Amino acid sequence: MKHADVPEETMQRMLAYLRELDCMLQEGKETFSSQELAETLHINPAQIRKDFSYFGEFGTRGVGYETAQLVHELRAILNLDRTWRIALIGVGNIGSALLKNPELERQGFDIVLAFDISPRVIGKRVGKVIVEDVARLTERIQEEKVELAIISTPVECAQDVANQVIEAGIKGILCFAPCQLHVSDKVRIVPVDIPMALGQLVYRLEEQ
Amino acid sequence: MKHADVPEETMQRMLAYLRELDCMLQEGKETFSSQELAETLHINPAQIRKDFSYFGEFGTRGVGYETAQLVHELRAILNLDRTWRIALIGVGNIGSALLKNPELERQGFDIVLAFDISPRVIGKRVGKVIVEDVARLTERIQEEKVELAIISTPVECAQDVANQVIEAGIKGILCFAPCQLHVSDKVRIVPVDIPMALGQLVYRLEEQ
DNA sequence: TCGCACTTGTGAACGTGAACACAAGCACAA
DNA sequence: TTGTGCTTGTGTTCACGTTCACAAGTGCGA
Repeated sequence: MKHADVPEETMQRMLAYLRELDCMLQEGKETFSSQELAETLHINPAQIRKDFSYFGEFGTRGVGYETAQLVHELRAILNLDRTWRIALIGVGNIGSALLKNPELERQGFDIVLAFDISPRVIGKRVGKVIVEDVARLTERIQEEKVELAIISTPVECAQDVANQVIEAGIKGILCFAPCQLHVSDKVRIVPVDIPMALGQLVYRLEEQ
Repeated sequence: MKHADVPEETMQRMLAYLRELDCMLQEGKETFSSQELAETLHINPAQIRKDFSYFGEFGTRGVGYETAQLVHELRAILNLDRTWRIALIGVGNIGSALLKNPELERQGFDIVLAFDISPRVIGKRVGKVIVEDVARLTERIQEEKVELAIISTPVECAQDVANQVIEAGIKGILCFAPCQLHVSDKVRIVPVDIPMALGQLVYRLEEQ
């Protein structure tokens, strides 16, 4: 089955499955049924089986699935069986937090470059990288064969930076700036908008 | 129209509309059509009109919508026409970043309490608050009439902290720990999972 | 070897959200 | 006053994801 025919919703759930199975594996749970996974994630077991079935037959009837095997399969399906090289632009509060977070590298997301516009941080070491001048962005991204970008600049610079990293050949952007980026549809953008997430939290609150 | 009958997808888009209209307003754009908004957000104009129509008739046929009025209406619909008091637990990298982010308060999200377990940060001032001992969590949340919690602890403590804040009467949690929280369905949880967001970024990447 | 309890994989039925298409309504000019 | 061009609001149609329900297959104990 081509990825293109798989619903976006399924792909999203695949990530959730992987996270949960990783967790099960650490707890030493070697096998699971769609029923069990469904209960912890609060979804329908048939949904899980259908999702898996887009990619193959991973289970054994009457028995269930082998946790370690599924983790391996899911990693491959989701392109998470490799390391991704990332450039981060905007070493402010959130930017620094990400640079100092060892969890990301453990999951295969390696931030190898960091850029800022302010002389106050350029040249400083944050986490394991030295912050560079954003003026050298294109050049350095190409030298270091970086594929993804994280934009953690203020809103005002986000579109500018996006244009630059796309120009440099980046194919995916994780954007923390709470604004709409306008880009070619060849480039994938995933927003992480914290004010909007808080908005989601409250819009049904005072109702029950 | 009761909120309960409105699709979740619509509510999500309402947040996106508000963000974009806020932006338009700052640029001095006093009026807009569903067509225009649809183009910047890459969605169908009929979708926008249908979404609005769940809550009333806000436009003028032949003319369009008044930006300032719509911003006001959307704020009311989304419960964003007030200030929300928030407690943050886990003053690590991400926690500090949030405490130092003035944008949140500007949007009506006021982090009035911060907690940590480590004596190294308890008593320190981060942003505008003094970090307190997580042992006093329940008591302080009730004293300060806090309604929302942000969990930015390591995964290992997240479930524990969730139980505590719910016990203290919190009705919504924004969770940065990349793990599944198990809670009563009276409590709303919105996850902000950065590894998962990066996962979303890459799962369709090397295909075209 | 047989029977039973269990679980997967999947075609078919279902439900719901998205898009279409058009009547209703407004502004402006002739 | 009438006509033209534009935009909203919405009933209807359409598309797609979810759930059901069951055949196929496994393991185990009698």
